[in-house]
Amino acid sequence: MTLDTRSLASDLSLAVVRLSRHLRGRRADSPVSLTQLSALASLDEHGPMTPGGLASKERVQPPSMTRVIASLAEGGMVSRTPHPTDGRQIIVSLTDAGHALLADETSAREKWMTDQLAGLDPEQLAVLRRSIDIIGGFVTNSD
Amino acid sequence: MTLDTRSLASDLSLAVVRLSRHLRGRRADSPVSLTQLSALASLDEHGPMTPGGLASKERVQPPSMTRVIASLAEGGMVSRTPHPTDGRQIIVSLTDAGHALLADETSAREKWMTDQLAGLDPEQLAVLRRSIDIIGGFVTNSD
DNA sequence: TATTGTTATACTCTATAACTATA
DNA sequence: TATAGTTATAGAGTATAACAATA
Repeated sequence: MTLDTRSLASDLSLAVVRLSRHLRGRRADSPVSLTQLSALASLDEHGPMTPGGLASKERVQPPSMTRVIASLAEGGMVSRTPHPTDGRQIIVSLTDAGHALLADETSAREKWMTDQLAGLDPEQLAVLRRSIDIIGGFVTNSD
Repeated sequence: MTLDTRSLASDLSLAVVRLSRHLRGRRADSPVSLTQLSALASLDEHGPMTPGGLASKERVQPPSMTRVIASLAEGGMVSRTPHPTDGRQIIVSLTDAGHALLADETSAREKWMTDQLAGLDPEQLAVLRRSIDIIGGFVTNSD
């Protein structure tokens, strides 16, 4: 581990916490929070799954995910159905409304973010794209 | 604005919120939270400043920064001194303990993060380094 | 007994609104 | 009046501990 890598770890942490603060704060007019949107995106990407599975994908504890699912279900974005063979488990699925919302958010809602990105050149965009893939690797490494 | 850029904005948002969740959760054994650490890092980078200035740098509202500063002052990490000419303002500075803590955190605390980075090749590290600079540009653009 | 999900509870982070002191 | 900071209060997000139902 070089000095450069340690500095990178620290700088990346700070950049991420500051950017996430922005992103959360700028969603006051959205029907779903960033936490909810992230859960919807996981369901869209991986398909229906149990609350425990979703908690694992999103890297939160099960009680936290229970809350997120409850709020999404109340808004009609997800449905909860019994597991076919295991009575302890339930299956969480995106509803049509959930799919529609996700499409809306993905295509039109990230205004501040897209405004920022609009100021970048193609090479900078490529760097960000690659960094997302790398960061995504962190989160799934410990699966 | 191309489709690719919109997708990038969405993906970057989700990657950031998930990574920040990890980073916050993994600091339970640290003497300072990520929010506190970020404020200390700003003071270290930019030098002593007023609570309002720090709130602006960290992109939070003044009352939020009041709280962060109060907790850091209680822990002896920062000091508050009167502004020399304007009685309404105060100057927040890093103490020796604050500097020492920041050095500690930077050099040794980001274990999970550095572990993740250790698995990357130099080219991937360079991509992350550049992405931090780009993201840092977002946050200061609106100064 | 072990596992899955939920409920109860508490803490951190952040915000808006109202207040105080100074310019 | 306007500005800087704080206090009061509230809401979102997350966690741990305890519980209920099922395997």
